[in-house]
Amino acid sequence: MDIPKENFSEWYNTLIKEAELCDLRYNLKGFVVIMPNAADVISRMYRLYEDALEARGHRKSYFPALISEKNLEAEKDHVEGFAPEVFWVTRAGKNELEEKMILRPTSETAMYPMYSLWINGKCDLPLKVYQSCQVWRYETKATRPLIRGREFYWIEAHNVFDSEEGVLSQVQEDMETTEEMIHQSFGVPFLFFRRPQWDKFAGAVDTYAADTMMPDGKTLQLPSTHNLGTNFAKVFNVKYMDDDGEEKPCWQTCYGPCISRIFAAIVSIHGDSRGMVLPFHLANVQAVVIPILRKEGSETVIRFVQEVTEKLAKNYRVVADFSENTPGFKYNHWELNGAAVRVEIGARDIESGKAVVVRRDTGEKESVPFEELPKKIGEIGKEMNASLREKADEWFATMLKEADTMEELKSALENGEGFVRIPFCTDSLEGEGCAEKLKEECSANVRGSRHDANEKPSGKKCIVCGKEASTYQYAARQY
RNA sequence: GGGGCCGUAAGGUAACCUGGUAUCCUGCAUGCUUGGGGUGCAUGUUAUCUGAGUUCAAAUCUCGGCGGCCCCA
Repeated sequence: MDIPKENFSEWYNTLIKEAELCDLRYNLKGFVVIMPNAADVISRMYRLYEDALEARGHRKSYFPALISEKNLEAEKDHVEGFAPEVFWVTRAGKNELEEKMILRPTSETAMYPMYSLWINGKCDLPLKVYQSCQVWRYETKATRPLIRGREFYWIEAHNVFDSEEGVLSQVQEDMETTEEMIHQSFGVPFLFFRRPQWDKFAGAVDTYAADTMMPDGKTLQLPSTHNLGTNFAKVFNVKYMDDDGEEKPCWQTCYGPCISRIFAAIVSIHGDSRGMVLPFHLANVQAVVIPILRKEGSETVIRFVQEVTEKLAKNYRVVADFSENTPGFKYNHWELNGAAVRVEIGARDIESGKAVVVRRDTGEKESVPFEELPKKIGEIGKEMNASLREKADEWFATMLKEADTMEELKSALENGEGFVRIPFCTDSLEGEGCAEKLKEECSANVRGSRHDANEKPSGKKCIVCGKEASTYQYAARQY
């Protein structure tokens, strides 16, 4: 596609179109069609993520997409936070509905009334149930395909415990799940933050979130997990009978990895000027076989390529490209589409007993004897995964900066890039004033303090107000 | 939340200012040619977002709707 990645916005839009990830012509603001090239990868990600959750004791469910107005309004902070971006269903056919409904923007208010019926005693706890679904939010900010839409595809896991300890250890587990999936499996680096109080999920006690960084230096929130305390349990009557014979409200968490957005991060972080690059286990095409045909002897090559393809197909997702295009055209096409390994086979190769094998991320070429192809492709896959992650980690490390004064912060953000660690006065309401000033001065948001590392400033002053700093916060421009 | 720009074929565009026959590239189809990094040629194929207004006449001017992009907070 030949668009340099430095111009991220243009690069991203071009990739979306040319690699046929989304069709943007749906003509409803904030809604796109996710095409097979993207949907296949997204399905694979869903499967892996669901496996990771189920391995930790979560079970799958399907809840309705519509929620009654009554339910939505039960939790005061929650409804206040979400009401501005809720899609309403107020009419059916020709009738105005007596009881209005909403399209779920998230499913707390759909699930917890049911939880109230399901949970009676300690024996029902912990309850760990998730669903994979679409949700809808009437975004007023600029929408971008897969990154921010009015509809997105996610998993939401809703967990119930009999104590605050259960909640805190669930947050810990969610952090581990995030590391395993987002970083280890998908090769996407992130920082795991505890959000400041003014920026938490509507109705939560605490919000934690994994923030990655896009190539243009702006941060993008990936999974978030929320300590809901007993806030929702109290209004939805989710309670259990304790040892002392008294009914007590349950403790809850919810965890929400947005798979469609994580896909956008994977594509953005690993991709290059030729197009999409995906971790081997996510790639739609793990190996593409390109026959090199000449006028004479093409039948032999075709037959040979078919045989090789069949053998490889036992272990990998493989296609052989017999289209009429020239080899060069095919190379470009499959690089754009993120095929992990390319195998070129012509008469010359058949004679020498070796195929030319090319690795997508580095472009490295080598000759591999035909009988070793299956093993070799597996090895390349492993190396590719490790190297994609390492490369992303190295780049991510260069995006972490530090500032003790507003001037330093401004110069650190001069190109609008990166996370800047800053000493800050407090998470409280007083802190919000400082965060607002900070935003005014350098258009960066305060994203929170590290939850995956213990960082305390000593003897430092708040970067905004100059009072004693009690915490390190991270400032960044955000999507 | 504030400001700016834009909407012509499947994609990208010219014509718009100064109203009158809609341009070219890519794609797609067919045939030949070519084939180890986006082959070449020929023929064919499809368009003025939407609604109203002005006008003999609107892609072009005016207003609304819908949709998209960019910048600032």
